[in-house]
Amino acid sequence: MPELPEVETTRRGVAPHVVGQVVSRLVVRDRRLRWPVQQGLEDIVGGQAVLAVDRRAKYLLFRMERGSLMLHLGMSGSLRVLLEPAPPRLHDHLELILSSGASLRYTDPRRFGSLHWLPGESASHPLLCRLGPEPLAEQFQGDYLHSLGRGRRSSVKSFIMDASVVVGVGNIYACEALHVAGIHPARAAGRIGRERYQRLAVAIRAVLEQAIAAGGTTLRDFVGAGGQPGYFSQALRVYGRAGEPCLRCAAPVRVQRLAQRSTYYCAACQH
DNA sequence: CCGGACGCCTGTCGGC
DNA sequence: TGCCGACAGGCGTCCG
Repeated sequence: MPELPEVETTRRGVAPHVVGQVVSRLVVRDRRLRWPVQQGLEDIVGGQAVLAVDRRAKYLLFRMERGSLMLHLGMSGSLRVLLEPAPPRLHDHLELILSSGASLRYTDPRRFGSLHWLPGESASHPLLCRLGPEPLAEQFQGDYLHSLGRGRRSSVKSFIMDASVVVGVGNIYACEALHVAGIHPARAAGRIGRERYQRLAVAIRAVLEQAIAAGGTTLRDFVGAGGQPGYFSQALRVYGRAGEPCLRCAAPVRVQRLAQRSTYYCAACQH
């Protein structure tokens, strides 16, 4: 489910409730996530204070005194703040109980999410060390995409969804950014000029920032830390709009499978 | 090295 | 109404 804006929305919603708190208890109700949750993690985490909540790519990083908890929301995960205890429901797999009495509850029907413990300063976890730049960082520019894309024959859509190229861009925002930039999603990454990559980089950043401002996109089950849906669904230009008129030129939005993912675009104004 | 296909899971929806 | 296949916001792994 969540792409970068949904993870960032979650981070912002959760941080005020956890930073400065001590974890009185971690409850693991189901260890069977994407990777089994490490045995004994409860003992490691219990008693430690949370110093900060960061985000790297689509991972949430709870910085603690002796290391970091790294949480991924997978395809269907969400993390909510509970201000007082409430009985767990189906698919409520994790709970971080805080000294304030509040808790963070992780719900994930498909269990594609994950929870890891990174001891100490270990910033070089195998899942983190090959990641590309953050799309909202200064150094993410069209020139970077242009030089990295040189010679690549894969579609530009797969290219920008590749986390070793740039992180955080999933299926929705790849479609949206390509529409804003006027680039056809199936065009080979190596056959796009510097100017158009500049436009694409700007479009990626703009779309992600707008989505963050709207609290993310809710299609089915995404909710922010307070349980609220994301309102960027209202602002989607092409995603999920097959057959409806393109907002720029009124031609019908098309959908095609590209690398196993539904890809929405306007054949009239994306080239 | 690169790119595409697969599989992990559960829930939902559309068609028959 | 019930069943069945397709599909869903991610991503590591495997194979050609």
